[in-house]
Amino acid sequence: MMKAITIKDIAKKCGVGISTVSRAINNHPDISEETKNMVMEVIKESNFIPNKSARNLKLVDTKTIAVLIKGIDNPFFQNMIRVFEEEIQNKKYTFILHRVDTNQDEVEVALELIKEKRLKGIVFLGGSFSHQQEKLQEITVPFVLSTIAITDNVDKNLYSSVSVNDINESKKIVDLLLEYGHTKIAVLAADSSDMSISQLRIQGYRKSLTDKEISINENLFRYTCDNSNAFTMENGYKLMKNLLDSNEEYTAIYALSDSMAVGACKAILETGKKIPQDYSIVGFDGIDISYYYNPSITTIRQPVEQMAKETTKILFDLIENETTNQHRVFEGELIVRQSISKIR
Amino acid sequence: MMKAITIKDIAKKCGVGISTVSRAINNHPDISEETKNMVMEVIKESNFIPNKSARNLKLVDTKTIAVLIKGIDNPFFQNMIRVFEEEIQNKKYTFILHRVDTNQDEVEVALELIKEKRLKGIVFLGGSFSHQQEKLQEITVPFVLSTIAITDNVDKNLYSSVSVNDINESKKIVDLLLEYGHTKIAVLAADSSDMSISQLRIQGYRKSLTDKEISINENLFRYTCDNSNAFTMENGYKLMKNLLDSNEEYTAIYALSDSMAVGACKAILETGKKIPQDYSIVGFDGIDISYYYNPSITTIRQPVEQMAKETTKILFDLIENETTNQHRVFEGELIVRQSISKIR
DNA sequence: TTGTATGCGTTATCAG
DNA sequence: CTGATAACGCATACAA
Repeated sequence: MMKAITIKDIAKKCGVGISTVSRAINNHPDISEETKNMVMEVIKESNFIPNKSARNLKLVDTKTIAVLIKGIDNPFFQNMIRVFEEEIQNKKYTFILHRVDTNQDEVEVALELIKEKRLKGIVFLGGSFSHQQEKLQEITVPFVLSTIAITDNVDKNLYSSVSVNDINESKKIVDLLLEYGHTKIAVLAADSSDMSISQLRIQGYRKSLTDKEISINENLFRYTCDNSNAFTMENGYKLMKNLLDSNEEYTAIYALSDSMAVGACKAILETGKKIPQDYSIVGFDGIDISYYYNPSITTIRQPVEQMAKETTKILFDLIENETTNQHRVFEGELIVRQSISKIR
Repeated sequence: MMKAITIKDIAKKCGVGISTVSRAINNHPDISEETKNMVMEVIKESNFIPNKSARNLKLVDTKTIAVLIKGIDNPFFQNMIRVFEEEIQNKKYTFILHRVDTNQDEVEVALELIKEKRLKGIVFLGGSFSHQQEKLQEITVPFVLSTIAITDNVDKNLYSSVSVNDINESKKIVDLLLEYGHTKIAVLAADSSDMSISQLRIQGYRKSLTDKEISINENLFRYTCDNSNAFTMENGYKLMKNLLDSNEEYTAIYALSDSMAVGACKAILETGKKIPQDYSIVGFDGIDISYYYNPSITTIRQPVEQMAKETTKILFDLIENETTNQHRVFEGELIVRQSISKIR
């Protein structure tokens, strides 16, 4: 492979100094239009592309922000990503979307990225967040946890966050099922031991029933074994199959995500049963498919666009105005749709 | 912000040379277990993280491969991404997923990334691909176009590709509708002028009807204005609404993607009409939701997992064995499901 | 306005 | 086995 072309080569070709080329590229003020155009012309001809590693190494002040996303295939994040990109580009910052693997430590990844890209700020998106406070303190730039369940007892002054109150919202939708007369409500959940959003939503479920003094049947819980794809349609389908094969009695199903709800619907419909006549079913998140599915699915909609906007707002406040860390909790919206009916 | 810790600081702390530290990090053979452990210990204590920019700048031989994906929110790519990651990590290469914006030039991005990360190979995923041959030749590392419509007349020896024959597969599914007795088939498409997959699938449609000497009603085509989200549920919904509001006659709808088909179903169901009794509908791609939707949607399934595997296989052949460029065309699988019925 | 020289944090080459 | 030292490609303070 032929050696790559550098800024030096361009300088030689132009018969100018190396710094003049650099100035042309970064349209620095201290350069005449004339030489600048000349240099740029040569650059174009030569198909020269500056090496970003070299640049990042040298630079102190790069205006770039990274969004670290755990579970990039989760449709819940799709609309958020779009907003992040818009907002960050509006602020003339460079936007980096970085996928982090399920079994990867997001803080570790963040630390690397900060050094490599000289990040100005970070958004952590998705996943549960159980890290040593000590580790968190190593992050030297502002960061916001967006739609993340923080289960550890870390000092709230060390990070910012944007989320819904999963317990309360969960309670809302279970309350609705109770209003509709359902008392035997099965739950399709993620890993039982998982310190995650799944746990919080289950807590909401328990609270709802307990408040109404309805006894909880632990046999109505279906937990996921392989936790990596817990919130998928496929998993919802499997868990529902399992439930259908049991002899438990229930009139409603609470899937802890809309995707799971869709899978569950499929499993039910396959048996010839009807929704909501035979079973009522609800989801959580309010992703697009909950509206488009047939029947449309009753759910708690998280205001993802607003949440994404608020996330960036807090982040830029932190970066530009050096404000203190903030924690913003959004209200979910209970959307009643076709997938539920009252018990007669 | 306190100055970041470097390899130099570690060396000082350990009382060893700077290169010894480097050797410890990259577990180079030329270092004693003893000193290595000592150094690593200090590194851990100090929370030192090597700067990747510096490393990439220096390195000549980085075993890393990037997947450049256009339209990361397209569910069609979800399963492919998983396979790419697995296959690339199996080969002990580093996997980079890089999202490229709709209005970004993927080749430009690739060129930058090659320099920055010293890439060994590239996978281009999604989008249409209309680039100057000259530009393509600037890419100095092997690359494979995966599920991309190549519309330009570039020399096939310059790139590798993995895809289905969109024209033929499209014809297959339209043929099926014809077999079922449908002749008035509406089409929900992307941009009319777009040199993309949408065009190819439309060609298949035309061919199918023309072969059977059925006249084509141009009024049954619905094209997308905003091309950025052409293949989404939302767009399918809009286009179908528009179609329903027209006075055209049709008994079947061909949505050029499964997501669009879902949106179209919703629009139809909202009017109180039934699928497939009132309208038959088919999609394309074979993504998960086509199975889970109610009714399940007849579609052409692209063997995405195999295609992703073949993509990496070709890429590694190119990298490791320096084989010549290959072009692999997969067969789609026609899956007949609930969304269609025969005209009586 | 322009060019020269230095250093960003690493790895690799070469002596020791 | 270990330690200086020279690159890697670029941006910038400083000199011209």
